[in-house]
Amino acid sequence: MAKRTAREQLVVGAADMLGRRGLRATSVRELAKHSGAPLGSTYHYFPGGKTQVAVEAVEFADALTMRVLGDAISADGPVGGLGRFVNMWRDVVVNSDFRAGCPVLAVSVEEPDDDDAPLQAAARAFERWTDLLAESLRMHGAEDDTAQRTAILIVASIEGTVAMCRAQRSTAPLDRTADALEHLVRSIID
Amino acid sequence: MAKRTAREQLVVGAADMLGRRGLRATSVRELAKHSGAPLGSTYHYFPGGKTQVAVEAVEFADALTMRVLGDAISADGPVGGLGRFVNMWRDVVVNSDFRAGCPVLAVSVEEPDDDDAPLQAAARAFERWTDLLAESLRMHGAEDDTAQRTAILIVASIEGTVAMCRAQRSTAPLDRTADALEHLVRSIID
DNA sequence: GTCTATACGAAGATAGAC
DNA sequence: GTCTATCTTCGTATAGAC
Repeated sequence: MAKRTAREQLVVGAADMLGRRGLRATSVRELAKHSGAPLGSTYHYFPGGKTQVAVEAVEFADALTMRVLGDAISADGPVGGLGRFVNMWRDVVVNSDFRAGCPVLAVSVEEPDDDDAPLQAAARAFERWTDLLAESLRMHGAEDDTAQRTAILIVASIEGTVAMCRAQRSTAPLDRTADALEHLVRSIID
Repeated sequence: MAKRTAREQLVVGAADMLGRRGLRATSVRELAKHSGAPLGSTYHYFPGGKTQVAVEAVEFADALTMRVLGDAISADGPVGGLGRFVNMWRDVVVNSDFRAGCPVLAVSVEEPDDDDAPLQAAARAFERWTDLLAESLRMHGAEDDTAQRTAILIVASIEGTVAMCRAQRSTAPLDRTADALEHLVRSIID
């Protein structure tokens, strides 16, 4: 991995903090400290302030998910790929002592104040993920309507399940959802 | 409906604001204003401060959901009942211009500061909802393991889908999830 | 370009007047 | 019991020294 610039470090740190705390609870002060940068540097790199940081953090999480999920599905198909993807989330949740979460979901459950750019970035992420999944399901023989509604169900249920695991401090919900999705996907592809 | 006391009004208002903004973004000041009560009254009724209000708001949402979902399932069975429950959520989301959400999910995606009582209340709510659904599925012929994992999938996917609808300002995700869940539930019961 | 110091408002919470 | 005024801390953001 190439040397990470201070600017990139801020975006990565913001994505982590958004997933843990949510948008409103993530302060620029703490983000700067967390990333080892002075407060002023943040506004130097991101003239748009907190909103700009949030948008780029969501886009970073989007790109990362597209890559990880896309690679897993390409390598192992929808069933195995989804299993690998859920396993990654289980590790994230456990390794953070049930505190880490998805920054895209975090942004989606908060009313925007004045600027809804972060929310729009979240909407684009959800659309890209569902399109990726639906395409894969179609390529493995699922009918178009079935592929679309199943793709939405997969994205929504993984997001919801991660939140349930955090509240219950247990990976049991994620284990069950993984089983349920495996059965479901097997039933709609060749 | 009986006359609602100022205290009850504060709890109901808190549940609404939590679903829209999240826990950290909901200020006691605005809650008091929103409920027509002075700031001091809030601390009179809730000596535990914001945390106590949040716990009671989550418990209120829990009880309301248990009643609405329980009644729907009792009357129409798992398939029809779930359809009615999802329709209720669609109305809530549309009538709030895609701003209202679930207070239980909102609490679950935020790292607790010092007191995790609201998060624990959210965990109890999720457990009660999944138990309610699993029991209904079993009573309609689903095998135990299948009922449990499907119940989790239902709760998680509805929570996640409501968030997706808010981000995308569209009810399409909820429509698709409703279809997917209907197909799925039909396939596992008699 | 980097960072310190600070302005200004709003947060949670409380004291104490009525 | 109800509410106003206020304390302290923390938020976003910026000015300006180096």
